[in-house]
Amino acid sequence: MGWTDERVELLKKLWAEGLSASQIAGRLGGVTRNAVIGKVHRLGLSGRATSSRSSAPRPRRAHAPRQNRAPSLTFGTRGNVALKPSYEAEYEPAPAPVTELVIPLHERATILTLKESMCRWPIGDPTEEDFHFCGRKKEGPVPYCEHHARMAYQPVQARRREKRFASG
DNA sequence: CCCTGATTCGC
DNA sequence: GCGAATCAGG
Repeated sequence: MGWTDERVELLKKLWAEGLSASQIAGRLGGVTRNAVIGKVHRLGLSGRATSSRSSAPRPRRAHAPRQNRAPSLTFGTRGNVALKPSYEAEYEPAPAPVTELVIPLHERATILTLKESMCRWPIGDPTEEDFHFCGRKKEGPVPYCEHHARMAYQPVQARRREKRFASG
């Protein structure tokens, strides 16, 4: 996948908006953050971040691979499966809260930018363009941030109250 | 450890 | 020109 005019324009735009190289790589797809950074430099767009990097003049190292790498990735884009909260026996589903949070544009996580450490609570309609994941930091085995974990794993007791009835 | 951009250099 | 590997820093 090469750098078409469209791709370069999108790169320029996103870079100007302040997105990180990895974020841009995720949006473009088919490229790594290294590729984005390399392109940015070739385009002469660099010089956005800290400039305190000239402290140590690189001793001219950093080599390139032989020809051995080439991961040769094969993407099988099949369905658009949004992760919905799953529940264990001790829990019952929360009333499917659509979303009460607005994630800043530059923090939104797509399927491409989602990391293992990021909250994968789906936000929006998967068929829509602006569909994204929460993306905030999560902890432990729970796939959500603290906030969304509370929504996903609502204690049974808390929900049972409404089902109670007088029968004896 | 997570991330960021910067740089070199085989291809 | 491209970008993985590597480096240097937060």
